[in-house]
Amino acid sequence: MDEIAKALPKSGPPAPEIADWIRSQIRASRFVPGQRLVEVDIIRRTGGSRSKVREAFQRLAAEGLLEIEEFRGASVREASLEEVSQLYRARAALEGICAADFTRVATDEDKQQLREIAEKMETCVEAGSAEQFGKLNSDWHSMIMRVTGNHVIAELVSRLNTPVHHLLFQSFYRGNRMTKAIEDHRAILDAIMNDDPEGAEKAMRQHVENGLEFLTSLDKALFGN
Amino acid sequence: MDEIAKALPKSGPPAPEIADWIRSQIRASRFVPGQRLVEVDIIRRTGGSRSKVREAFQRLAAEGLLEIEEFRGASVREASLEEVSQLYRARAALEGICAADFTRVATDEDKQQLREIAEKMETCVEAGSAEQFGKLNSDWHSMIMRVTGNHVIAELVSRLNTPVHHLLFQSFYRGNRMTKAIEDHRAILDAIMNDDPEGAEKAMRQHVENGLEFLTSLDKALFGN
DNA sequence: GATGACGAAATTGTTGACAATATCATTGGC
DNA sequence: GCCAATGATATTGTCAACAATTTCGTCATC
Repeated sequence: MDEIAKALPKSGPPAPEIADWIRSQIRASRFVPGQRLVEVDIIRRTGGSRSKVREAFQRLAAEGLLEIEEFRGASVREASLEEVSQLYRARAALEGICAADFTRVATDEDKQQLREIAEKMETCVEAGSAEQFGKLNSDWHSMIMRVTGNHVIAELVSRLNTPVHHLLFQSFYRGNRMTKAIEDHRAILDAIMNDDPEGAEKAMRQHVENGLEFLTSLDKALFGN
Repeated sequence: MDEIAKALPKSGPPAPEIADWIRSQIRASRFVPGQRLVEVDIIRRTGGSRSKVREAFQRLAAEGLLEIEEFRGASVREASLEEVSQLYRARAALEGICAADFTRVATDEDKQQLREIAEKMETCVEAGSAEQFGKLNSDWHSMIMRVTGNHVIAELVSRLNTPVHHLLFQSFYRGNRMTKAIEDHRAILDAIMNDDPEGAEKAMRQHVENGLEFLTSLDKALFGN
């Protein structure tokens, strides 16, 4: 009679899970900048209680994803072009140093794997599948940071990327962003293969700056001047 | 009779203020790593309500300062030496790029002011006032980031520093950390004055790495191997 | 004296109700 | 028709009570 088989009451998802859900909605641009997040809505759609939703809001506000105003609640924060620019500068610094570190510590298998991802991305260009390209691109950058073993930087870069994640796909679809990214990756890989940490860092920084360039022109195309 | 003179009920401090207070307590090492933060305690000492305190906890957890366990509440997270090391690597990247940017955009007055702070720090060494030294050191680093205008990086570095803030004073008091820091600053300043962004970046990175070196030896001295 | 069961106290998790404020629709005046 | 005042609704802020869990002290047993 000890078949307790606990019913697992599981009243609802914990606050971090709710935060994850909201984050994913923002990344999928189902929640767009400026949009207000009404507590009751989130409660209905996640099953969480009010206090949990509010705590999730606080977490996301601390991450800079949401903005909380008194008596007006939470809304998706929109990053100005100026802020995006600063954000990319930070990414350039962080991913740059990771590229250098990768060059120093990566095994031959690591490097080979990195090259394989890059090659897959090239096929995406021909197929024109920006979706898949974006996924692989994310993998590519992630792998470099993962191999260096620096979780702090990986986490920072991930957070820095979230606010602009929804713009990336648009930038991949437009112009020759994908082609240019492929070129950049090849330059970075060349430096890595040549055991040239400083070259890899420089190339990675340039790559990130190029990404900002595209976002800027995208912004101009979308919002005039 | 319109002299309403509203009594300003002000039931209690809002959640962000409570978070600030806790952060300051941690920085002053009145709250030490591992210490549990009991909700009622914080309520008594800040005057905030329970929900506010809990929201503040969530914010600080998102910043990585606190750890929240189910039914065990919040406690001050302690960064492992490994994590501190990664954290310094991130700082080296971010502050390095800021040093380079500063060199490019700073006016002569900016540079002069930076030099003045450095000179004040030298007098602190002779006076042996580590307290003041720490304050000026913080000013010195902050100024570089402020002049570059990159608030994103400034915010990131500030957050990265909080978890180790309490260790800095100990490191300043010990050995020749202050003397070494002075040397580092001089090298950075030289590069800046010579309009050598890359040199400034390199020197700044070295400076940060040296800081980690001291923290590491400090850790060994405190906790054995 | 050490160990483990038991229960009381402390602490956190959860929910709901009420107050304060904002938002929106209606209405009346011009 | 346009605009401002008004009231109803929606939304957020705050708090208190209750439930679940951990923590700690007590005591019996060996």
